[in-house]
Amino acid sequence: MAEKRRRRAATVEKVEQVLDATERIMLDEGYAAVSSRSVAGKVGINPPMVHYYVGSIDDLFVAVLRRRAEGIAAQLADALESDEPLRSWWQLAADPRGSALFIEFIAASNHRPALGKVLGEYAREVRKLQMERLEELLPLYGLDPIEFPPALVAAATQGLAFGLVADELGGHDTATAEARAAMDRLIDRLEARRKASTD
Amino acid sequence: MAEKRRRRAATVEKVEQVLDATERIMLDEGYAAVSSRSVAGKVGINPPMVHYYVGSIDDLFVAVLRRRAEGIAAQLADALESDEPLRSWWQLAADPRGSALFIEFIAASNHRPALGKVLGEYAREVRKLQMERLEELLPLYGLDPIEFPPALVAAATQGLAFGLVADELGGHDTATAEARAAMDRLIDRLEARRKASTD
DNA sequence: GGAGAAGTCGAACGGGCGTTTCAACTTCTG
DNA sequence: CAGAAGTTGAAACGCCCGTTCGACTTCTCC
Repeated sequence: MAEKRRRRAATVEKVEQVLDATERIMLDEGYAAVSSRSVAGKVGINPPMVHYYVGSIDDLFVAVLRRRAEGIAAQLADALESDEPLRSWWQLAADPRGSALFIEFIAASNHRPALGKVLGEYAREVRKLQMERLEELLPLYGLDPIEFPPALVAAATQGLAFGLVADELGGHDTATAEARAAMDRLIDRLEARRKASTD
Repeated sequence: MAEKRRRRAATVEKVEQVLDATERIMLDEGYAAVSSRSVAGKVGINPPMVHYYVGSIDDLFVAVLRRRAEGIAAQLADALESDEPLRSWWQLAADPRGSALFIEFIAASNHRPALGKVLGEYAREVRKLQMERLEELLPLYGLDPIEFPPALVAAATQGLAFGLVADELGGHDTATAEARAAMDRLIDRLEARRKASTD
């Protein structure tokens, strides 16, 4: 086995630029617009350099996903340990900036098995994190864990957030503002109940 | 203006075959695998014929969407008028066969504006249908329309269903069976409550 | 049965794609 | 300061794409 040759600092920086450009393209034009040429054009390099930096296009998507997923998982863990876990979690989930990229990843993973595998690992990790914490949390909110088990609450919350963001990004007018307002009020009530019960 | 000459019966049938093949490809390989050549290959015709039959590829996606959307909207209307509206609706929403295609459409619409427009019209129509019916229905289930307004219930139910189907199709193991079971039990309770209240 | 529309075919257009190759160049290291 | 390792540029590979075109066959209707 040949020992690894270390990259120069400038190269490491360029890799970050390539990942940034890829995210940007995914958000602006959809994941299908990502190609070695489009990414290279945005960064100001030649197409083959993209492959030199990150490998195949599959590897590129995986690298972007991993970088983002780590950040979001950390944010989620923080949110679930905050003063108002439900509210913090919801704010994170319902934020278009975070969710928009993942909608693209979900779509892209349908015909990029390598990406799907990584996305699956991440989805399982996030769901596990949510469920474990909800196990302790739900009783504090006055929710019966038999009637509303963590698996259901987690899936419904995330599904609702994704649905709202997807409709809003698509410009579909499906009363998302109304739903968001009602969800905010529901969270108000639940957080108040929790506060009362822990006093 | 020359009056339109009507298409031959065989052609009408071929158009249906083209739409069928497109659906099949979307489900099996993802929407990105749809091309005049792939569709033509599946049907056993030449690529230009696809354009002769349905026009551009955008038109092809729109035609497939419209055909399916009409069917699903009708099924939804039926479900919401059935004996157990909530259960029927949930069964329809949570059925992978129906939802899988729409996940592809949502993804494809991100970079096909023409498709996005039609999808938006359809999403609005479906949401409106759900909300109008829920307005009458929710009180019967013992749900306060102030606490749980139709917009929230509709978005959450649909979001949950899409999330579950997406995870299952992707093969991600995110406790979807647990969530489905809990949802079924919740619907059992709600339908029982409704039955009791209407007696 | 013949005019003309509907349908079919094969070839071709310009273009974008992922990726490889290879030679030239820079930068670091001993 | 030489040579190794890292980096860059240009060109090219084969492939698939949407779509158009013109010539052909088949059908329909008067």
